[in-house]
Amino acid sequence: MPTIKDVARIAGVTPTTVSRVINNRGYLSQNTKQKVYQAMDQLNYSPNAIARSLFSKKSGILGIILPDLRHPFFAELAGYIEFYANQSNYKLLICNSNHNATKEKQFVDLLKSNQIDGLVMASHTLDVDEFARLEYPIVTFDRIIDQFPYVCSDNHQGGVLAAEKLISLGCKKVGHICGNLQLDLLSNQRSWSFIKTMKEHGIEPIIIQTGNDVFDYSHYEELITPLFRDHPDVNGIFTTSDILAAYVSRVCNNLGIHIPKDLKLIGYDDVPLSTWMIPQLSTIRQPMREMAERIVQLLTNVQTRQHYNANIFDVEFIKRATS
Amino acid sequence: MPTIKDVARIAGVTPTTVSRVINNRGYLSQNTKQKVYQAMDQLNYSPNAIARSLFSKKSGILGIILPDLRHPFFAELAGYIEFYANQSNYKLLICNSNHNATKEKQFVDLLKSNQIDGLVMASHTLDVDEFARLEYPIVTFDRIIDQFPYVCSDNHQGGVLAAEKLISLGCKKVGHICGNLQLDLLSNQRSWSFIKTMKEHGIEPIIIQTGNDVFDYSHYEELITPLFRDHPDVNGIFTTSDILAAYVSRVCNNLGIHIPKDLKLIGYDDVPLSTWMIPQLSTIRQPMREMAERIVQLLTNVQTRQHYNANIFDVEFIKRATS
DNA sequence: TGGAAACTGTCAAGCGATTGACATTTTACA
DNA sequence: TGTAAAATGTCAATCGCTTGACAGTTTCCA
Repeated sequence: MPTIKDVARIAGVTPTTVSRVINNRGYLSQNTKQKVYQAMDQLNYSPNAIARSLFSKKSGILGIILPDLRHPFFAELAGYIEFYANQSNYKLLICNSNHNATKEKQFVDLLKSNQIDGLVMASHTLDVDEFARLEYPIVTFDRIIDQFPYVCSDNHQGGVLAAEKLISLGCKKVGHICGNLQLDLLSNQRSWSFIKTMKEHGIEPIIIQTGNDVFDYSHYEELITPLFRDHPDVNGIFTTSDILAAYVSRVCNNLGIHIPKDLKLIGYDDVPLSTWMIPQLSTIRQPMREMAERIVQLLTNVQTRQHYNANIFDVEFIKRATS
Repeated sequence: MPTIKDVARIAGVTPTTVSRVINNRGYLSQNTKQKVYQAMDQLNYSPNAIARSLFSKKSGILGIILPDLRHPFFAELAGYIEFYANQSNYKLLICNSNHNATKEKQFVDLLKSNQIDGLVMASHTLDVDEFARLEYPIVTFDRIIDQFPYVCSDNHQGGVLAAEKLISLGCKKVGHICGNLQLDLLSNQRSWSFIKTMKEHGIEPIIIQTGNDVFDYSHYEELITPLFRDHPDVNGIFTTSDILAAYVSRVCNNLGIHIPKDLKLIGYDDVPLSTWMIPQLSTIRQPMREMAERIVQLLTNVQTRQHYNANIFDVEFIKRATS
């Protein structure tokens, strides 16, 4: 790989001048610029970002630790974050923790070593104090850790919205399918608010938790089927993700339960899947694009970071065919 | 951030010694090691990977340029690549080109600047010669560029398999929905082989192309619906992706066409979506995990790179409910 | 007891770029 | 013609870490 010295030699100037051209500082004649550009072109030179980073102490890289890139929600989130990061000249390093605390810890160290300029923490198995000693900006997603700014959808509103919809649709016996309510995740507020609202209307929801392996879909079907065996009169279900809803839809199909005639179904997220399903899924939409934009702002812009600690985004009920 | 000097000072040794401890070279007494580890711990030190990269000329980063992380196929692929890269101590930098040649070019430059140790090229809008001058290992996905090793599924076999299945199911009038057949992509071989096999059986498939904006799903429905208007007797369809198949399934649902009774449907990829659909999709499975593993090997292992230029993976017909 | 082998540690150059301080030459214009 | 501004260049330090060369101290055994 050619270095700045090679360029300088070819262009007949000093490395300092080449650096000046690259960074456009100081006085430079058209002629000099021309020569330098030409030499860079001739050598197919591009400045070594590593060396620049060493000096500038900025890597221009943001990191994200998430549970699983293959989950549509996180793929979508990561996709948008990459988009906005890119707009601000940042690159995105993606780390799949697979919900594994050890890997998560390793990634935190790895990203620290790599001098990333900011971290999005969207996987939450680590103890809180692991983060206390990190030096770079951190934004957490769907969880509050220490004083770090966090981003989430208005989970409370989402739970209430889902409950009210099901009630207004006349559901008397409702089920709720969610992840692990023991975890200290903001997204669990969806469930709490849903349950609370239901209770206020005199309905005691039947709750099914997927447990810790939220991302292992293989057991979803066996988990959901008994709900309908034990409670054949269930006529409304709210799930905390669209994928869970897809499985409900499938189980109902197996059992001959017609949606929306026999059962109203509401998901959460509004990932593309919700429109690919048949019938198309009614869901609570998280404004992913806006959330991703804010996440990048929080990491790259000190003012934003200082002004917004709690970044709670309104959700919206999207009516499709399952309700 | 503490540096190696700080650690040396606290431990009462020289930076060289600390470096030796970190890299475990030369003779070191237990006592010295102990002191150094303790100092590192006390300072919460982790070596600056940027500085190490500058010296070693290795960044430990692989890059991938893909059209859209939000597409399940690429999310899955990237997820697996990240997994295997990680196993070999590499990180993964993800770049979404959004099918935009300018962005693609920018990413190529950007990744070059960042001294990545290898590139997976899975987005193909650039002219071939743009790649000629890149210094790091490159693997292309689903396209042949110059002499670079490439990875793909056996698209020919996939097309034949799909055709034979439909024929054996008794389909007489078949449709085929694909991307843009003008592009020089290996994945288009699926279509060519499908069409050829069909013709050999005296069937002239009706072909619908999504055009260049393959990733803009919004027009899929209007694209597919006319097929059934113009050819009500179509009773078999092969699509080049599972997502396309999901749209076919939806359109059929709209039009009251029953799958698999009235129409047999076969997709391609076998992404999780295919099991979330109702009815579950029969599809041609690409061995994504194995392909990702090979991709990482090709980039990180010279021997592999020298031995395997064409990396074509067998596909498999997965029978589910749509056939 | 002498000297090689086994340890332990220091020094300084270098990776590729940036930048402040300073010097010299050219250009422009009053 | 004189002088300030513009243009170009030199030099050396710096970012944090690695490593070959070298030096000093122990250990051990013939």
